[in-house]
Amino acid sequence: MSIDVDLKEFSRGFKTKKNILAQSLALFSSKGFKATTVRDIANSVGVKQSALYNHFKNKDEILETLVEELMTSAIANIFISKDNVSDRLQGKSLLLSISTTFKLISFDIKNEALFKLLIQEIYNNERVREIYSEYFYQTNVKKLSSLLFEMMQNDIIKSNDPLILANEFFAPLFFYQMQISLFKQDKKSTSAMVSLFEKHVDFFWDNIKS
Amino acid sequence: MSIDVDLKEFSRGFKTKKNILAQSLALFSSKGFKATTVRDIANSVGVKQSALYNHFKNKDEILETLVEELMTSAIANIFISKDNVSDRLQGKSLLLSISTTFKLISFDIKNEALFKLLIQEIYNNERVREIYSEYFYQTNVKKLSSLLFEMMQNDIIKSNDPLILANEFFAPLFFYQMQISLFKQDKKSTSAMVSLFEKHVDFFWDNIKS
DNA sequence: GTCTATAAAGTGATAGAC
DNA sequence: GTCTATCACTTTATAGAC
Repeated sequence: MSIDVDLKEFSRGFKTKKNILAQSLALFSSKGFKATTVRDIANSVGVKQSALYNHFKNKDEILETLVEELMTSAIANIFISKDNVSDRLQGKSLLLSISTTFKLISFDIKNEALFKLLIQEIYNNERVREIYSEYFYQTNVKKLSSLLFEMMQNDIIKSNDPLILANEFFAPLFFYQMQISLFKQDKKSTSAMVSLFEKHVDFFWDNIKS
Repeated sequence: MSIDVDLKEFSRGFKTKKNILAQSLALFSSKGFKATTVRDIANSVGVKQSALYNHFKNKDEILETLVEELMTSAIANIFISKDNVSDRLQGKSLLLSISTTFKLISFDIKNEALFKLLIQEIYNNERVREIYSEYFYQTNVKKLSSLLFEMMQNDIIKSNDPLILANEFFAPLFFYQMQISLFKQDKKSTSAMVSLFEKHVDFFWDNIKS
């Protein structure tokens, strides 16, 4: 009997912690971290603000926890598709698969919120900048340039500086994703913007193919 | 005599107002609007916080004034070069001139601060989003696509959807500019990033030229 | 226009009962 | 773990003397 109650309490507490993180992410990504009060979070969760301090040391620790999630989110893992199909893809198909993974980020609520949090806090929060730079920009550009280099070796694409090509492929994907999140915020149609993901691959591929 | 004093007072007051805007921009762009207190601003200006209220109704009005400056800044006017040389430029030279204007934004302190303010407030401030969307993104992409369309008519470049080309030209410029501002923040070398502005034009031109 | 003083509200965080 | 109550501090903004 007492075990049963303990499990219930444990389960409830666990749920609250997860809920705090979910509501905080929603609030931070739409209002910004500084503009969100611990009372805002508590109200969204449905508890009193003091209850938050049973799960996190302070407001900053909530942000820190969310920021670390950036690393494991789709934003930082555009090369890891669910079924690892991309390993077998070649040339243009591979680029298209990357572009699509990127595009889908905007249509997953959590990933989109993490992206908006990233943009809003990138100038204020050193850790956000670190994760963006290391795990998002550099890792992906390096991975991309080695893939492009391979394609050059196999004469699939023309010889060129792979790092420049990687940047040229990456930059529009990032920009279009930001555009989509902005369009969504103002409830504008995103279809034209979404189609640019595929058109970018077409345009890019035409320029690099042998 | 009394006129002399009045002019002095007027001049001093005018300088204070300009100074408030300058210091606010510096603080907002580095700490964010919400994280900057009116005391922070007053301390930077060298007056007491209550003095600010002789020049602006409240803290929001300071931000609003700065936000309106976005419209007249280089960020929203990349097609208007000082000597209007760009009107006479054709083809690749024209694109290179736009790319260079873009690049120079990052190296002007005020324009860079306005750019950082834009990024940080774009999700929170509707007016910022409006100015970005209308005066920065749309205006420039439309202008670009009509220039590209002209080049197609004159058989300087291959036939293609000019709006897609405009987006493909614009997106990396924006992304590289953001990268440079981030690199600068962490005092990293920006030379590799800066060179991408020219390399982008090369890569882009190779893909569209007849 | 700037200053000192102060009001009025908001904010993060803690103590202790249940 | 959550609640009520409360503290200590910060923040925006105003009033009135100079």
